[in-house]
Amino acid sequence: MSRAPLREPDTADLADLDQQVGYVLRRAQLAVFADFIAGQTGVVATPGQFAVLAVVGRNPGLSQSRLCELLGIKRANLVAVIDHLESLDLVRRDPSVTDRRSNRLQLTAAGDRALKRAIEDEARHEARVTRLLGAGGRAALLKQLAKLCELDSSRSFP
Amino acid sequence: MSRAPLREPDTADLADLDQQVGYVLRRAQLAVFADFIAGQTGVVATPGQFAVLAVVGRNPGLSQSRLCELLGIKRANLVAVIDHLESLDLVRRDPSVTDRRSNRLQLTAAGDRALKRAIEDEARHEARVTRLLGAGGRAALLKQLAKLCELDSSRSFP
DNA sequence: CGGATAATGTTATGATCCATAACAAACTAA
DNA sequence: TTAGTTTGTTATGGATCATAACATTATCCG
Repeated sequence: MSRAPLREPDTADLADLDQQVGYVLRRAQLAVFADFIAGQTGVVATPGQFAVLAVVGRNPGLSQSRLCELLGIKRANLVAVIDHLESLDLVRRDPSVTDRRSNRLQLTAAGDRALKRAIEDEARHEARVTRLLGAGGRAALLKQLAKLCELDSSRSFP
Repeated sequence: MSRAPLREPDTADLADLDQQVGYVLRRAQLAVFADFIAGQTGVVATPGQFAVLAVVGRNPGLSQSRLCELLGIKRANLVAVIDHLESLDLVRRDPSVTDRRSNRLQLTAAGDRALKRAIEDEARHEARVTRLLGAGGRAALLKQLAKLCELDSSRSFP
C-alpha cells in the first residue's frame, strides 16, 4: 500500500477535482454570479430576481405556474420572490378574469425602469465575461452548457 | 410605447436568458449535480462531501483551514460538513501535535472505502457528461470554466 | 521575555435556493 | 354532479453561502 505524505502538505493537491465538470461548474457559477451581483447598480439584487423581471417584462400577463415552468423552479419557491418584488412595487399580481385561481403578472412602471437598468448592468457584466472568453469561446461555452442541461430530463429507468 | 401581448402567451419567451452565461451556467450546474447525486450508490450524498473526502484522501493530515482554502469555502461552513462525515465514521479530526489549535484530517478505513466507491460512481457520471459533450468538447468546457473563475479575484476598485 | 497581532476552529445567525407535502379554491372532464 | 387536476399558497427541511464574534493557541517584534 502506498502511504501518502503524513505531514501537513505545503503543496495544494485538489485531487483532480479541477478536472471534474461538476466541481469547476460550481466554482465558475459562484464567480459569475458574484460578478453579476457586483455589477448591479439598482434595486435588482440577485440573478433570480433579474430572471423573473426579464421574463415577466417580456411576457406580460404570465401566470406564476408558467413562469415557473420557464425558469425551471417550483411554484412554492416563486411565491416569496414575487412577494418581495411586489413589496418593492416592481411587479403586480393581477387576478385573471378567465381563471380565478391564477394571477397575471405585470411589471409596474418602476419595475420596467428597474428592468431596463438591470439589463444595462447585465450587458456590462456579459461584456466582462466575453473579454475573458472571447466572443467565440463564449458562444461555444453556451452551446456546451445547453447540452449539459439535457442530463436533466433524460434521467429515467430504462 | 410598444404594447406586448396582454394575453397569457402560449409561446414561451425566456427573454434571451438562455443567451446569458450566468443563467445557463446555473441550469447546467443543477442538471450536472443532480446527475452526480443520482449516480452515487454509497454513503456520499453530495458533491460537497465528495470534494472533502477526495481532498482529505489525497492530503492526509490536512488542516481544516487549508482544506477551506483549497475548496474555496469558509472555515465556519466546513465545521458541519466534517461533523457529519465524522459522525458517519468516514473522517477523523486528529489533534495536531505541532499546533494545538488545528486538526489533522484523516480518512478512516470506512472513509477510504467510501471514497473509492464514490470515485467509481463519479467516473460513470463523468462518462455520461463526456458522452453528451464529446471528449474535445468536455476539455474545451473545462478550460472556459477555469477562465470564468478568474472573475472572482480580479474584482476590486480600480 | 512580554505584549500586540494573527491564525484556528467553533458558535451563532441570516440569506438564498432547492425540494416535498399538504391544502383550499377553482377549473375540467366524465 | 362527481372525480380528478391545476393554481397559488403555507409549512418545513436541507444544502450552501456569508458575517461577526469568541476562546485558544501561535507568532512576531521590540
